[in-house]
Amino acid sequence: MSTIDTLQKLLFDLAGVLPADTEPLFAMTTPVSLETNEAYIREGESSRRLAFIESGVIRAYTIKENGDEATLLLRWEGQFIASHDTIINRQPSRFIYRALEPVKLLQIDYGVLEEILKTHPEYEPLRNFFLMKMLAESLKMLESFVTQSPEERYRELLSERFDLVNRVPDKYIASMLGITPVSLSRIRKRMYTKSKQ
Amino acid sequence: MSTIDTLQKLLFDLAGVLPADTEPLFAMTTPVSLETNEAYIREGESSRRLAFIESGVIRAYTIKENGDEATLLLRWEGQFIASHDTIINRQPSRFIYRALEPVKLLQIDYGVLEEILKTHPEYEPLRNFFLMKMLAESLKMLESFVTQSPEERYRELLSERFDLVNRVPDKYIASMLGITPVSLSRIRKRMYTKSKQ
DNA sequence: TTGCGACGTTAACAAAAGATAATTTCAAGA
DNA sequence: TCTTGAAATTATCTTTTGTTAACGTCGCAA
Repeated sequence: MSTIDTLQKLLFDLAGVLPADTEPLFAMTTPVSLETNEAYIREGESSRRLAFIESGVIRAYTIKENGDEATLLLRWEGQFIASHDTIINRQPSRFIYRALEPVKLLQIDYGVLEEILKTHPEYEPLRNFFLMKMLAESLKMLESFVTQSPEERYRELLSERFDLVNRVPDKYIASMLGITPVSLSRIRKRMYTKSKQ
Repeated sequence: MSTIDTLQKLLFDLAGVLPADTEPLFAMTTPVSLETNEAYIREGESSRRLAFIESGVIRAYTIKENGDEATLLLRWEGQFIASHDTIINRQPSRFIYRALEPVKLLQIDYGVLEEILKTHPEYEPLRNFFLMKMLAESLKMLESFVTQSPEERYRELLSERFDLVNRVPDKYIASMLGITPVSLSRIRKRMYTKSKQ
């Protein structure tokens, strides 16, 4: 099933919009391809991009004061990704979005989407769905930070997203868990030696 | 300015809806008062509540497997609060929302709001605003967990929300920062002795 | 006034994480 | 095939946090 098919089905399920009636929306979308390690959104960039990932993994990260990188989140095929600083806070992005693998996505400018929604309110549930999804995921991660130790967070990530952990370098996983790569390596060792007993 | 005035102004600023045209919305809202320590939403509850806090502070927390509490977030006057498990995930709430002070809020059932939005799409920007706000805040907290140490998170909280820190018992602040009350006490001591040098 | 209980602080020790550097592993490119 | 460089592991040491328990403080109620 193509990306547009997927999104048309989503729009039908959410709002009963027939695929034939989605032309005004998809006419304004652009397919984008990214190579491995290519930046999708750069620091300081002001474009407001919302995209649906068809394939590949994107990492959103920021540069800390000391120069280190901190990974905020990872997004992969079947998910939406958005330059949240520009869309929500209307400020130049402090985050960099970069492809970890070859990525294909379907993109729309958020400002254009807002214009379309003014004349086509029937698409509104789609925006709502996207915001709810992002919020649910953010809250879930936040919950894991206040309820779990780094080791518990890693174990949960392994059990829920084993495929993802195997596709993404450990150092990015570590930083998303809020720890250093050295610590993650020690956690892995602890887990391995414990399970062997 | 009353709560309804505040929200009417918000709706006008967001969507150009005149205060006189907000009757269908506010007819479905209910003012609620909570005493100190009273639960607003209990664990396992399924009601889908969205509310605007007129005064007071509410704490959202969950009970960990070991029985300890973990505070996810604090909300105070001028903010929206929502039973996110029931609204977003459509599952009984794993979280408890409890007043830390006497609280006054204006409440609406989320299902009722959805019905109103079907016939009054002009209110839609309000839902959108609320979701954006919550998402912005969640992402900001998430960012602090991946970029900052507990001490840095506490310093930032002090500088941005000094009033809040002084209204809320330290143990809840600690748990929101992802650390124990003992650790927060040590951080405070470190900060104090450092600044005296 | 006294006593109780919750809260914050302190102490002592164990466990985990950070910082730094050396070493190993491994895949991509010359 | 060989080389190079990034990633992961390991080691060492320091710092921070967790755990548990004791202690002091303060407000509230008996």
